[in-house]
Amino acid sequence: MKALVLPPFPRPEGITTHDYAFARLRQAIMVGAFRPGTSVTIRGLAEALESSPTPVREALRQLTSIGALHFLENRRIVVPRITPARFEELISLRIVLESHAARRAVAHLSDRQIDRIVATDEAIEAAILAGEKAAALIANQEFHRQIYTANPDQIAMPLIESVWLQLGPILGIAMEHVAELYVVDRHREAIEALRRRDKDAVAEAIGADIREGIGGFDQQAIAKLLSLAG
Amino acid sequence: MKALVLPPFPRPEGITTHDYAFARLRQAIMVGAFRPGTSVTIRGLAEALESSPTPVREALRQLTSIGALHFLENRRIVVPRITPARFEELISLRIVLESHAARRAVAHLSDRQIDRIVATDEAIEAAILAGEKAAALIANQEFHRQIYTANPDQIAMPLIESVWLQLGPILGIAMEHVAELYVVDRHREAIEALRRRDKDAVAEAIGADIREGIGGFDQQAIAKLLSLAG
DNA sequence: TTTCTGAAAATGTGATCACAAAACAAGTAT
DNA sequence: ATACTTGTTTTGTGATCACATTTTCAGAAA
Repeated sequence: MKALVLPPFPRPEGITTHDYAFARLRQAIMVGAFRPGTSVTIRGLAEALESSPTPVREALRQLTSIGALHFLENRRIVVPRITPARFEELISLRIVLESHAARRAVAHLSDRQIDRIVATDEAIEAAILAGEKAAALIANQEFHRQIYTANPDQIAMPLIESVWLQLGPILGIAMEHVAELYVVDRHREAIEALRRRDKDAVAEAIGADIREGIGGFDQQAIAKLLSLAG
Repeated sequence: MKALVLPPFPRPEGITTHDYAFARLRQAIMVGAFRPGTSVTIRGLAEALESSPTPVREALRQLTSIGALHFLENRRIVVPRITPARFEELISLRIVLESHAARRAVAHLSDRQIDRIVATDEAIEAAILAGEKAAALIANQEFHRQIYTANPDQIAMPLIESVWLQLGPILGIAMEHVAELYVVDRHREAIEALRRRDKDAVAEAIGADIREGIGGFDQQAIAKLLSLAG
């Protein structure tokens, strides 16, 4: 049995073992550290996280209920495989959910918050130019999150993150096989629409950003990526 | 400590204790058996379900990750309270998600499946006329589920059910304080649109159904219901 | 009556263990 | 070579227990 390698993740104090395991596994899946079809074991992860089966099993159960993992009938735990149809379904869900969340966040965004969003966008471009794909990916998620969570009563964020998690494994493959990331400048468009407090334009820009970003992979490209993943 | 009463739920054979606990608690929350603000304990539920803390805790963790329960900082487990703003947010999410899911299901529905959906709609009306509110509620959920899950690659259903779960507690209150349910006949409209395979009309009918059904409660009505809930 | 204090009870957490089912490996038969 | 069988190992499951934190509540003090 090969030793499991997880992306590092500092453990905050006062956090329970379960919460730590959940956060770390979730982060790993979100940035594509696991390949589709990979199977994980409770004891294996418990060892990798230097804890025991109980809290790990709880974390895995939570991850399955948000679609990040699948419990098979055999009781095996696997990273879900992605078909081209499922991929298209996930992208269309992202567009619908995130356009909606963005539209409803506009009225709550202060100028100061928009400044912070601009800073995050600059961090994305810096990471891309530096070739740091994982960092760019995380910063990009942060860009979207900052917009949507401006709405204090917002409910959609956990659902959106569920979709992100389900796209995570294919993201990992894409990152390995794409020579370099390119800047999709719909972010600038979204930011300007935010400054104008133009809800429709914000929603449209976010939708286009998704469509032209990860959503821009066509069926062929996805099929190719998936075949590479075995 | 008062004994916990859960709606009955036959236990299928071969199911794990954890799965049974999860399904039963989820069902209870979905049909409004728990009031907002109610707190539950692991040991209490374990006793009610005649099992031990381990599988119950796993079930509770899963329910929290789909928004059906909240782990407070005190580590107390409670049924989330609902504010009018949160309620409105949930309804708008239902509309967006379910219109989308319905639209994308249309192309996959066979005439036979539509017949079954019609039968479910008739069961709803029968339950309403018989005054069986809980049964009407479950049949109504089944009506929606049958439509959305016709799409074999569909991803949205778990997200939609998460929203349903978050609306569950207020549903329970509403059911107690509403003299009788009335038939919102957008279902007929939806069914006819399904027969015509008219995607836009289906999406519109589903959206209107939600808006005029539970979504029809205005802020005042919600505030009143919530005040009744303490 | 109200507020404070401290002991007792309740509760979440996580490690451990026994058990059953599944997966695996190796050897045998066809 | 392939298919089958059997014994071993791995793995998920769930009950139990010890521990730390929180809650509860009775009794004392103001």
